[in-house]
Amino acid sequence: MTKPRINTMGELSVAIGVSRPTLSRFFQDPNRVKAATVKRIEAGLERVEYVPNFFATRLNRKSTGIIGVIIPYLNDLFFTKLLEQIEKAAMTAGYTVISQCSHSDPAIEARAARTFMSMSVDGALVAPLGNQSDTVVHERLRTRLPFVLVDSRPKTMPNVEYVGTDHDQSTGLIIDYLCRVGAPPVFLAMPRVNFNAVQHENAYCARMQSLGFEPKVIGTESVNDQGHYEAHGEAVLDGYFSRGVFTDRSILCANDRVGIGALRAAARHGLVPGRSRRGGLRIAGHDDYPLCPFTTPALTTVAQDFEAIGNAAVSRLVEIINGAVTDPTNPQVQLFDGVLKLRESA
Amino acid sequence: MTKPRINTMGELSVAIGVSRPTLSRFFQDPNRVKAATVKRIEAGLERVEYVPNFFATRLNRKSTGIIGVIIPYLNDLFFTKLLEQIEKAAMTAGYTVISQCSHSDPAIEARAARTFMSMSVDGALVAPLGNQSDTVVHERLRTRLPFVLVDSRPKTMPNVEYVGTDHDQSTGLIIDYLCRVGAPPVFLAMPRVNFNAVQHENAYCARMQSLGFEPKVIGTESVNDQGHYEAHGEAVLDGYFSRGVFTDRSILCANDRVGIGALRAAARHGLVPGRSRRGGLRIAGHDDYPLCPFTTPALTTVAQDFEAIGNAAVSRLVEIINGAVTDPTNPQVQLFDGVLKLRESA
DNA sequence: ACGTCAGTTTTACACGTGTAAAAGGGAGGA
DNA sequence: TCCTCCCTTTTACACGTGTAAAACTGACGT
Repeated sequence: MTKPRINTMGELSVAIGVSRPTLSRFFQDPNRVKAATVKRIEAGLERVEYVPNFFATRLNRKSTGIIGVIIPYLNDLFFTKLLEQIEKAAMTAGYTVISQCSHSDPAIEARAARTFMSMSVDGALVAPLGNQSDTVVHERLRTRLPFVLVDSRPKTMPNVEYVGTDHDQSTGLIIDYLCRVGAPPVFLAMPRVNFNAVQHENAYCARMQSLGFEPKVIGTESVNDQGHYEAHGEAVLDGYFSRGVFTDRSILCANDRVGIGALRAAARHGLVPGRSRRGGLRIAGHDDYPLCPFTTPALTTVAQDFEAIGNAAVSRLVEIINGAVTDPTNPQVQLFDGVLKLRESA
Repeated sequence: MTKPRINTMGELSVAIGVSRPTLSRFFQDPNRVKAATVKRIEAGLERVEYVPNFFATRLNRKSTGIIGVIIPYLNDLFFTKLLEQIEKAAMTAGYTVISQCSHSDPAIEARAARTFMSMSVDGALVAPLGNQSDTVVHERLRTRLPFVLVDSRPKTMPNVEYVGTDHDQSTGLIIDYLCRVGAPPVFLAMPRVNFNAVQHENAYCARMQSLGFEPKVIGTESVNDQGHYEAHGEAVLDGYFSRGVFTDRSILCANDRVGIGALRAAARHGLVPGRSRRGGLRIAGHDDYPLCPFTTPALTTVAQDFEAIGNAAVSRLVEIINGAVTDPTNPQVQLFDGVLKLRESA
């Protein structure tokens, strides 16, 4: 019933009467072997069970065919969607993806980087942890192998290839909309755990000033557990609403998860944000978190183009792997536009 | 500035004057080397940059120290939380986790399984895709290496070790509550993509009958894109609510993501589910999806014990890796109780 | 001075495959 | 029949480390 198990290519070669190097070539690319031989090998593989040893194949190749990916959190659909897209793009490009999660811990992030170096991955795609990331680790990664940063870029490493969203554009888009339809927005920030947080904040302030409005940022003071954005948004706004503050303002949230918390705070205080209510409370987010269409009211936001970012990151990395020259003093930066998603909350 | 890079243990051994086998032992466990020598090695490592080659170390070890984990979806916080817990537990136990996602595709799931076999992982933890999973692949995995199923267990493989939630208990818990406080619930199912879906449904029917009520299951008919549970829940209930049906009933959703869609459908029809409204609409879910506290109204649900499940799965797998005997005719099954989370929606 | 012993080095081989160069084999054309 | 050419096989070596057994080293106690 169960096929006989064969462990090495050598045994396999005697079992089906083809030389071992021919098998080696077959498993790397069947086109490098005569069609008739391919048939014979495939027929042989029907009769026995054999999988080439992953480590042995990688040990002595010039290219491992592996792309390493590091994401900061696993409990955030933003990053899992990004990872999903990256995995699909990499698979299409013929690469195997090994993904690691930093779990909010710089030590784990550093360990993952070391693992990638020790695996001689062909390249690495990293969504950094944020302020606490060990810059030295990233720097070592950059100098040793093809390396592209995704989603957020530390100011401390301006010499790295980068793919992400144009936050000036995307934040500007939603601010313009909010200002056009009603009062200029307050910015509900998130704890400054990563560079996007600061970048968002800065983009908001710049745009407000260029429009001639006074920027107003709230929510930076709260020291929250990492990653609990919803709780943060709710707690901050609950505080203001309790004092009757901002109950009739536009509130732009740093991201949708903060926005979901904001919606919750509004509901708790009997407030219903929405663009239909003139002069009333309006709440908007950023990212187009997958759950936005299902909140009550549905959250108006700016969509990041996960798909484009994932694809661009992979294809740029593959370019570099294939020998594209990168200039550390002038790295390629690809920024994608956000798209306004008008729903109910603003 | 940058330390000289050393690629092999051999070079390292001449660089710091310690024999290569001693270095080998050092990198596996410093305790196997004299303290004075450890100091000398560590001092040497300060001066040069060296990481042992991942593949070479794994190639010839009796144990690779790797646990392979397969989860079905990445865009579902349920599975990412589970994976997070598994990774932490495995790390504590001294194992490296390689995780792969099936992306709703049995072919990818099978490929991941093959990868694990070719990596000679010490053991595998699998949350199966569901009905479409290739049972043959799982069976081959089971016979070749320590193997524990998590979250959902195909009826077609009753001979596998399993860790999950006791759905009879958890579903019973919420049904009892709903019946105690109001009318017996209708069950809003999800498309039957995995075994838990069916299991939930069966648990619901059994409990209802034992309580003397007529079970009523809706939502199985809809053929939805996989993984879009919220949209499914919303679409199904929107259909009923449009016809004025079930607007005053208790609705038990197969999981919280379906429940979030259900809440959305209610809001769209101006309905506010909640336990405070006597005889009115009530909506409950299952799992304790992280966003439940932040929906409007907050979703009442039954919490699965992610942490316990993740820990138990890892520690059981490690037991088997360390030689615990498993009896295929009587595999160990660990079921954890759900905990009622009373919030606002029911 | 001798034996003992623990820690270390040496030696030798193994892991399973990649790869390059040389040698072999069969089909086709002259 | 012979030559040519394309595949394939053979041969030989390489990848970087694990591991077991034997030989070695130095400190210690008698």
